[in-house]
Amino acid sequence: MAATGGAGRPEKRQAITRAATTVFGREGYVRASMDAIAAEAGVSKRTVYNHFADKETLFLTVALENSAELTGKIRELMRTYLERVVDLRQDLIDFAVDRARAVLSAGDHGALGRAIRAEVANIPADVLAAWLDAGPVASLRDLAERFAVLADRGLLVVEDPGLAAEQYTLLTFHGVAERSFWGAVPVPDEEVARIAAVGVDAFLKIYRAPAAG
Amino acid sequence: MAATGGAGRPEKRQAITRAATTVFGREGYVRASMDAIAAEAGVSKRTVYNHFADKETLFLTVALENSAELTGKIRELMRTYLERVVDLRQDLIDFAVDRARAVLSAGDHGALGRAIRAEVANIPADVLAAWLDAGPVASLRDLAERFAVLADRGLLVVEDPGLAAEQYTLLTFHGVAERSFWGAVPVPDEEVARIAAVGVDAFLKIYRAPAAG
DNA sequence: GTCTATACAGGGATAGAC
DNA sequence: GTCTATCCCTGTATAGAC
Repeated sequence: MAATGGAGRPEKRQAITRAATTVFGREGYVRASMDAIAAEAGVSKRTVYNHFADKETLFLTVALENSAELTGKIRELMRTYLERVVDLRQDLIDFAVDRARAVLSAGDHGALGRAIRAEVANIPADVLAAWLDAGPVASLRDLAERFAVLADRGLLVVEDPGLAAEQYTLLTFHGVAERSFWGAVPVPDEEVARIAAVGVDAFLKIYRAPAAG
Repeated sequence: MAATGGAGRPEKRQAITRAATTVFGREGYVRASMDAIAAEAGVSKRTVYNHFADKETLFLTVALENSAELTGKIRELMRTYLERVVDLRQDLIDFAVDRARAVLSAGDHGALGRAIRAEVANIPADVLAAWLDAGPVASLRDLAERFAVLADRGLLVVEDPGLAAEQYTLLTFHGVAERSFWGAVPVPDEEVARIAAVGVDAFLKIYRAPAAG
């Protein structure tokens, strides 16, 4: 259960976590084998077990690291698109498109999220809570803060920023996530852009300030 | 691949499909064993293989049957709540709550949908398309028809009924689905009701006819 | 003739020993 | 870094029972 701390060379550890991300993302937890991960990392299987107690520990470790990394990437996208807003609608659309790409791009971070969702019944509750808190919930909090600022500037009318963040995410992101099965099936770029646009239009019907019409 | 047609007694076949629904839903495709399914059905493993060529055939068969059954159940809910609408907001909320319960109730139909989503990378494209068409997409079509009728009655202003159906589903259902990981983690009834209410309120801000205010 | 019960062959996995 | 003990699963085969 507990991560096997700092044994071994750090560069080997990183090679293993990178490989585990790839293999778990591609195969899912059950299908992935420790042999395949060792081979992908270019290390001996013994080295893998030297760094991580067992398969479950390795999976949960990379899941958490991955979740935090993806949250950081999305935070950067928010800084890019929602810090200095000039064209509200267009910036909200651009953010939605880039976020969908970041989360759902094949072979990347999203694949591991798919594996987590598939294994959720077999994950200890506290680990699942930690994953949520480092990932989706953290992004929701970040987005709520952005919306609160936009409301202060008079661009949006927002009573509950957390709710607005959730509904923005539902309208602009979850349709794509569902259609692509969280990145397992590719969705054309134009379709992502279309969904983002109609999603933002719906969102603005709920939350746009009348003055900013 | 092709379902092994009508060999054997029909009541045995039904026991097997019921057991397969339970076990696949609880364990997922990879973890579920044919032994466990045979035991759950109270039949010999040989009998399972007498009705279904292999594990994959059994899984895809019950997935499709299940999908169609759930679509029918949701269609009934629509008839109950969206046929004779008197209080639009309340009827939309009640439908959302009952649909969430029907799809996400633990141990029921939702579990198999979770298994499908987990295995989507290993499912043939045509079978996946058939599953979508008998399940989520069919419900979306049904709901779009209902919204078109409500628009004709002047209760909603809907340009694109399909889009309205999708956004209603996102706002009132996908938040619960995501939070419960498609039924794997229980969500309290009050939370489902709260999400349905705020989702419907947002939906009505987009689509409610001004006259019906 | 279909079902039950059981056993078994073949492959692959984990986890750890050498 | 290889090698192996042990276990589990799929799918088949071999018995007899209703």
